[in-house]
Amino acid sequence: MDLLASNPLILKLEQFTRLSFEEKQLLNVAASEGVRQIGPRGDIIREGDRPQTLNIVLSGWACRYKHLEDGRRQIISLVLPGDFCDSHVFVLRQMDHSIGSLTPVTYAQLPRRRVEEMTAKHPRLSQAFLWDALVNAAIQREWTVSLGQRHALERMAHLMCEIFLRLRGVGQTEGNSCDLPLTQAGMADAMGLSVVHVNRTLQELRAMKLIVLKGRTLTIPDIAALQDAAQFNPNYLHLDAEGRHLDAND
Amino acid sequence: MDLLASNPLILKLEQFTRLSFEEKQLLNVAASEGVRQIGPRGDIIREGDRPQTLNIVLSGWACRYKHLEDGRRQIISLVLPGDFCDSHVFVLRQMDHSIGSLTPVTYAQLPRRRVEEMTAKHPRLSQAFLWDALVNAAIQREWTVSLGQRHALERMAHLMCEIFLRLRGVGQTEGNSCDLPLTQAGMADAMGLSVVHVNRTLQELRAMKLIVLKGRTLTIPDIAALQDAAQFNPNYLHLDAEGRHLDAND
DNA sequence: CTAGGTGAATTACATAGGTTAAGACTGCAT
DNA sequence: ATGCAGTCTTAACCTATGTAATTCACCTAG
Repeated sequence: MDLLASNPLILKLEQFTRLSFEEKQLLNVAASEGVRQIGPRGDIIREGDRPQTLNIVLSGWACRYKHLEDGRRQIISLVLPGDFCDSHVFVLRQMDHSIGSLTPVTYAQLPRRRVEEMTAKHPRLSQAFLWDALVNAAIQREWTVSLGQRHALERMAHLMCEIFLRLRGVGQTEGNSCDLPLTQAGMADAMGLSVVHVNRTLQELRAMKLIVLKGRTLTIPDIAALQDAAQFNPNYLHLDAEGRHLDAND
Repeated sequence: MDLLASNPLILKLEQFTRLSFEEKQLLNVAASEGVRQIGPRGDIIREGDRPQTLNIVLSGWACRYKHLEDGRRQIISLVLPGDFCDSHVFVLRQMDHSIGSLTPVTYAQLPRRRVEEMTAKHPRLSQAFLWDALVNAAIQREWTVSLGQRHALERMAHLMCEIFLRLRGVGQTEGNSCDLPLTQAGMADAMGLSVVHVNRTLQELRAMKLIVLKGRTLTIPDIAALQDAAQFNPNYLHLDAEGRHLDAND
C-alpha cells in the first residue's frame, strides 16, 4: 500500500516504536480526511488563535515564528512533513505564536475528538505522540544552545545537520542530498543572523567543501565533517529510543 | 495547614486549575518523601543519565545547561521552586542535557511508579502536569526569540520580567521584589552574552531606573516600564488558562 | 588577622556580525 | 518579449558585543 509507506507521520513515529497495522491504518485515515492546502507564505495558525483541530503537515515546509513590534522576526522552529502544528494546545487558552508556510503545504486537520479517540484506544500511539513532543522540546533546547553559544558558521552547519537527519527520518533524503526550500532570509530569521551574514557564511561553508547548495537542493559531501564543524551531537534527536525494540506485532 | 500553602508545586499548578483537597494532599505527601538536598554548584542530573525518578525542586534555583566541547556553556532554562527537573523523560533513552543547582537546592525524588499512579487516578493532575509541560515549552520558545532577536538590554529586561512573574506564581515575591541568586556569569550563560556585557547592561538598566539590584535581591520599581523596555508580552506564560474557572470542588 | 576564592566593576582594545546600498540573476505574469 | 518581484551576491562601512586584564570588596577557612 503506497500511502502506508509514504505517510511521513508514520515514518517518523516508527523511528521510535513499531506500530501495528491497525494503528498505521488509523493514522492513514486520519491523514486523508480534512486535507487542506496552502500556498507558500500563508499562515496555518495565527498567534491568538484558539485551534480546535490538530494539524499535521503532510508535505511542504512550515515554521513556527513570532514577530516583535518593530518588525523583527524569529523563526522558532521548523515544521517538516510529519510534524504536528499544535500538539496538545487544547489545554492552553490560545496560541502564543504563529505557524506559517515556507513552501506550499498540504496538511490534515484532525478534529480534537478524533485525536482523543485515537490516543484513548491506542496507548502506543499516545506514547509515540509523547515521544514526538519530547523530541521537539529537545530540538528547541538545542536551538537555544545554537543561538546562545555557536558562531555563525557552527550555527548554520548545525542547522543543516539537523534538517538532514530529520528529513532522513521521514524518507525525504536521497543519498546525501535533501531539499532545502528555505531562502537565505528564512535562514537568517531562524538563526538570528542578518541576510548578508547568512550569505557570507554559506559562501564559507561552500569554500570549505562542507556543503553544496544549488537552488533548493542541499548536498552534504561528508556528513562527519559537517558535524565536526558544527559540534553536532545527534543525541538530542533521540533516534535511538528503546521503544523500537520492545515489541513488533504487525 | 502550613505545608499546603507553601508547597510551590501546588501554588504553581493552582494558577492553572483548582485542585481538590485530596489532590493537594497527594502532592504534599509526594513532596515530603525522598527529599534530597544539594549544595550550590552540584549536578542533580547529568547528560547521559537515565533517571528513573521524577525530581521536583522545592526550594532554591537550578538550571538546565549544556556544555560545548571547548568549554562554552549555555543555560537552557531556569528551574525554579515547583518545577520538574525531568518531566516525562521516562520515554526517552537518556538525558540530552544536565541539570545543575545554582543555589543550595531541596528537591523531592518521586519514583516513576508513584507518578504513574497519581496521574492515572487523578486526571486533573495529569491535565495540570500537561499544562506545565506546555508552558515550559512556550518559555523555551520565548528564549529562542530573545536569543535570536533581542539586543542585550531587551534580553536582560525580558529575563527579569519572566523571573519575576514565575516567582510570583509560586509565592516567592514580596511587593515588587524577588530573589535573584544568579551571578552575572550565570546571567551571561543564560542570555548568550559575555560577563562584561552583562555587567554593562545591568548598569544601563540601573541608570534607566528600570531595576534595582542589590546583592541577591531584585526590585522592579515599575513593572510596566520594564516590560516596555523588554517588549515583554506575558501571554506565553499562559497564566490566564481557562481550567482555573471550570470547577472548584475542594 | 590573613590568605585565597568568588563576584562585581571598569578600562582598553578587538572583532563578529549588522546595515545600507547597489548590481545581477531568476522566474513568472502580462 | 518585457517588466516586475523575489532572491542572491558583493562591497564599504559601522557598532554591539567579546576579550583580556586589573582593581576592589566581600566572605570564609584556617
